[in-house]
Amino acid sequence: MSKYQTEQKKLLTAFLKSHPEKQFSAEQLAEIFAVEDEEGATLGKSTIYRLVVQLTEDGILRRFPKQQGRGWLYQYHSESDCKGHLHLKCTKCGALVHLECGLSSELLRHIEKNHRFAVDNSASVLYGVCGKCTDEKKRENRT
Amino acid sequence: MSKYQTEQKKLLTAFLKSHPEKQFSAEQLAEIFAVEDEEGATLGKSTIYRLVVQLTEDGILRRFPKQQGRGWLYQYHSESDCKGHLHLKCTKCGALVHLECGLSSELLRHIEKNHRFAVDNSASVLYGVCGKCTDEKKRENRT
DNA sequence: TTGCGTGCAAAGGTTTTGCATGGCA
DNA sequence: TGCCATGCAAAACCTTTGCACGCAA
Repeated sequence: MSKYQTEQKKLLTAFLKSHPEKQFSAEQLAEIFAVEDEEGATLGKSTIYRLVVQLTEDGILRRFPKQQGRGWLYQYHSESDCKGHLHLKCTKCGALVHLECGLSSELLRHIEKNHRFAVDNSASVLYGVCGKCTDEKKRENRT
Repeated sequence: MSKYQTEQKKLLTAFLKSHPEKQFSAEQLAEIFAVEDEEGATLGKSTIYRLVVQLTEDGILRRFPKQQGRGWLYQYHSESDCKGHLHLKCTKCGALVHLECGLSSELLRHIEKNHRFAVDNSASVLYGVCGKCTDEKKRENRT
């Protein structure tokens, strides 16, 4: 759990917050922060690794297993706004869709009551392909 | 893709098939098969690593990211019977629940049509705690 | 008979850790 | 001022790979 609000944590959080639609591996982040920013600041590799874990625990980041290969991808995603609905993640472009929809909440309640299973929706994602990527695929096929 | 049906593949598949409710890391499997079975057979570590990938691609195993730490857990799970429904996985005991239920299929169709998102249910799992484990938790608290 | 599969050992790359230093509260 | 956090380098860890041999088809 985080106790101090350090400059490094602010930098990393700000960066991820400014790319809410993108996901990064710890390695990628380490590369990005290995080079100086405008203020000449860098972040050490081990700091990155320690921060992503901490920020995930704090509910500021969300991590997804890489579809192939080892390790995780991290994405900015404030936990607080996401109670009670499911998420869809596009495996093509990484977009995260908040499924705020009556049927989705209804299903969660139904599963809880009728199937006696308490879904943890902060740990659950439905993977698939979003409409935009499907359209692009179709367009490609046409050429 | 698999071409030959080797003795090693049969052994590993049979083992996992006989424990359909359990999940194993490649490392655990390597340990298990490092010691001789009744017939005196063992499996090499690299063979295990190669086989779990192959069997997953063949739809015989399903892999889940470890909730903590690196790597994957593998579980026997024939893909063919699981079209059209979602799965629930208990993070306590590892049980995999097939959600064969009208509401679940309805939601999948609804997401496809109204949210323009094609869910790949062979890649998607809802995590949570099953009724059995919830009961056990309650029982523990009582003591 | 052909060439894929296996097993060993070694390499590989990512993530973690120890420790001294620096910085937040 | 007292801890916690950082950063470097080294260690640890798990997984992959090269290569020679064995085996399925």
